[in-house]
Amino acid sequence: MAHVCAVDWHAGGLTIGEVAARGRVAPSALRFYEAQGLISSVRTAGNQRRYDGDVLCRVMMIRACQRVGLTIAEIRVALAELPDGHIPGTDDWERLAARLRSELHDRIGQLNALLDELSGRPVTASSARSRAR
Amino acid sequence: MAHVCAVDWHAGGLTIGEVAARGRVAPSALRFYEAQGLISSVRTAGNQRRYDGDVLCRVMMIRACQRVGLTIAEIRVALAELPDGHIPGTDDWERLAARLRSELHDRIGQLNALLDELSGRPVTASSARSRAR
DNA sequence: TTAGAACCTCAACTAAGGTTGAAGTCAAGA
DNA sequence: TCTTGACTTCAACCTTAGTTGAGGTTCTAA
Repeated sequence: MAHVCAVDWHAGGLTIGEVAARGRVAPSALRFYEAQGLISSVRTAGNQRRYDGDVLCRVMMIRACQRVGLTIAEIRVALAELPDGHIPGTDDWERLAARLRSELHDRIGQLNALLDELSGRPVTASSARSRAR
Repeated sequence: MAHVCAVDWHAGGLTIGEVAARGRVAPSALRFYEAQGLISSVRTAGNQRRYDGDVLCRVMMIRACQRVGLTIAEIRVALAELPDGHIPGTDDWERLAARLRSELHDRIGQLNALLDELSGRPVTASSARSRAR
């Protein structure tokens, strides 16, 4: 099975319209994410944005993270872990994934603990742990 | 271990200030939640709000749900499952908890699947299932 | 080389989820 | 009874996460 982003890694110089279409986001959202420091682009001689293929991975991360309650500010911190100089590889994404899973683990754990208390379940440290992952 | 809300069930007629203090939310947020149909109150002869103790359970649910990405509209739908006529019991909260865990399971599963693909992990149906719960 | 689609910036607008402040009312202790 | 703090409504404002539109530029295919 192919890496979800590998299909686009060879595609340097994507236009904002191409990224928008492939990432199913509006071009205005991409400009907004760039203004917020979540993604970056290079400019052509004519001042138009061109993206590396890995921006699609970032965009998918952003959307998925938002679905589980992370704010733009929190996502910026998470994405800041990715390397600056080069296009992130699987090891870079793996580190980021580990951190996100850990953060999410805590939040889900809190909701689960509350759900347990509200529904009168006995709560043990191990039951909370297993349900939270 | 005591039920998290049991300590307040005997306390009928809580003022908005008392609920705000115990639930660690602003009184303005409680008025907002009421306007949004998430909580309800009765009024005194002098038009002041009085709350049943179970409103604290609702408020805690609301905050926890928001932390994991549910909107007010989604939380309203979830809380609408609770009974109208009487103060919800552990069975009512258990039903609600089950629905929420299921919804959350799906969202976390989506993020986990994306994280797996980005970090190049092999994805199997069973690995996705176990990580998502 | 020119039409038109796609791009640019900037400002104004939107919706969600509240907060703040003004002006007035209620409730509880001295 | 009176005062003082907690309460009421309503309108205006705030932040977050974008969208929309105006006015202008760039790219591409004929």
